[in-house]
Amino acid sequence: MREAEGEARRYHHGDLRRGLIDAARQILEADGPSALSLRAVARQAGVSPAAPYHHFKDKAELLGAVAQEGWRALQLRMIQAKAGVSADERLAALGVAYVGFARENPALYRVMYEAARQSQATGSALGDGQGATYSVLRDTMVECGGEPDGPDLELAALAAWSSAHGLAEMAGFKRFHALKAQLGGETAFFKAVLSHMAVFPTPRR
Amino acid sequence: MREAEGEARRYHHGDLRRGLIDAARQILEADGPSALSLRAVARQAGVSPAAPYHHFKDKAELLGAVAQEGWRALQLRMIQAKAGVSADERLAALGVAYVGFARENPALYRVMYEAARQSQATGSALGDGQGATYSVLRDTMVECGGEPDGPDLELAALAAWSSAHGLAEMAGFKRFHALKAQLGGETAFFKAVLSHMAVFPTPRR
DNA sequence: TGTACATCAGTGAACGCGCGTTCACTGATGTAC
DNA sequence: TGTACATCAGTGAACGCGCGTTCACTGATGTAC
Repeated sequence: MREAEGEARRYHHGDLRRGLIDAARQILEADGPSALSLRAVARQAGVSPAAPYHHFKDKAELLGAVAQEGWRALQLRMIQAKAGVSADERLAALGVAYVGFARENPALYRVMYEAARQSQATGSALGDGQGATYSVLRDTMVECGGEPDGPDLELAALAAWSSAHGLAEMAGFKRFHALKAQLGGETAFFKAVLSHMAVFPTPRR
Repeated sequence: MREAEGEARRYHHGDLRRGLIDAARQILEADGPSALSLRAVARQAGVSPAAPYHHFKDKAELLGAVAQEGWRALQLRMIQAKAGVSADERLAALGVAYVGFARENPALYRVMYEAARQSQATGSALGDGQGATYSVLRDTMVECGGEPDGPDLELAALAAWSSAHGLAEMAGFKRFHALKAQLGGETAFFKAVLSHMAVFPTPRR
C-alpha cells in the first residue's frame, strides 16, 4: 500500500519530514534494518525517491533522525518507569524498562546503536540521544545513593548499562525461550536476570 | 594488492576455501562488516567473482563459515584463559578473555552475532558456535560452585553472558575513554567493570 | 613411462536488480499590492 | 477581492555503481591402462 489513509492524495504532503520518519519505523518493524533504504522509505510514504532530499541532506541524516527519536522515546520510557518507585527498586525498574523497550522495538534499537556508532566515527554528535539516555541512568544511580562523580559511580553505571544492553540482545535467542516460559513471561524473566547483576539491586521478598 | 605473497600465481589456488575465509577476515579488519561482499572477498583473494561458488553455496554460507571460525577462536581463547586459574578467579578470567576478544576483533564479533541471529531465523543451526561457546561459560559456572541444571545456574550464566557482551559493545564508545585511561588500560578497565557485576566474583585485594 | 580422458577448479562476460543521488521540471502555496 | 509573482515541495527520468549469481568456457590435475 502506498497510503496509510484513504485521504485524497495531495501534491503537497503537509508534513513529509514526519511522514518519512514514520514510514521508516514501519519498514523497520515489518522488515528489519536491512530493508531500510531511502527509496523504500519514500515508497512507503507514497512519494517519489527524490522527495526526501527536500527534508534531509542524505540517507544518513534521515536515519539519524529516526535514531534520535528512538533514543528520545527510550529516555521517556525510562523516566516514566522510575517515577513513583521507591529508591531501592528504582534501578530495577529502569532496567526492565530499558530491556522492554529494546525487545519491543528490536530493529529500531539496532538502528539507534548503529547511529550512535556512526556519529561517533564521523565526529558529529548530532543530538546525542544515547548520551541523554545514559544520563538518566547515572542520575538515578546518584539518587539511589551513589557517590557522585567518582570513578566508582561511572563504573557502576557502565556495568548496569552494559548488562541491560547485553540482556536486550540475548533475550531474543531461542536458547532462552524455555527459561523465559518457566519464569512466567518476559517481564519476570528480565527481572530475574537483572537481579543477578549486582548493580540492579532487587529486594528479595 | 591482489596477492598477499610474491608467490607465482597459479591457476589452481591450492586451498581457496581457506583463502576466501582469510580474505574475508582481512576485509573485516580493514573496512568493517559493511564492506564484506562476496565480490570483495574474491577480489581480496585474487580470484574471479565466480570462483567462490565452487566452495560455498552462496554468500550466506561463506559468511557462516567465517562466523563459525570466529566462534571457535573465541571458545579456544576462553578455554585457555581459564586454564590454571583458581576457582574464585576463573569467571573473571573468562569475562576478560571474552571482552578482550570482542574488542580486538570488533568486526568479526559483529559478524558472529549476525550469523547466530540469521541461523536462528532460518532454522539452520549449521555448527552452533555460539552454543558451544556459551557452554564453556556454563560449565565454568558449575565448576565454580553453581548448582547444575537449575534455573538459577541458567539465570546466572545468562546474566554473565549478557554482561560481557554488553561491556564488549560499550567499551568502544568514546564516552568511556577517560575512565579507561584513568584505570590504566583496557584489561584493568574490563576487570573493574566486570567486578561490579555480581556474577563475575573478583576477590578484593 | 606415456597417453587418453574424466574430473576438478578456475575464468570472464553477462544478467537483472535496487540502490543513492542529481537534474530540469512543474504544481501548489502564500504574499504584496 | 483579484492578480502577479516568488518560493516551496513535489515529480519522474536518468546517472553510475556494486552487488549476487549464472553460464559456457578452459586450463590443470589425476587416474587407468
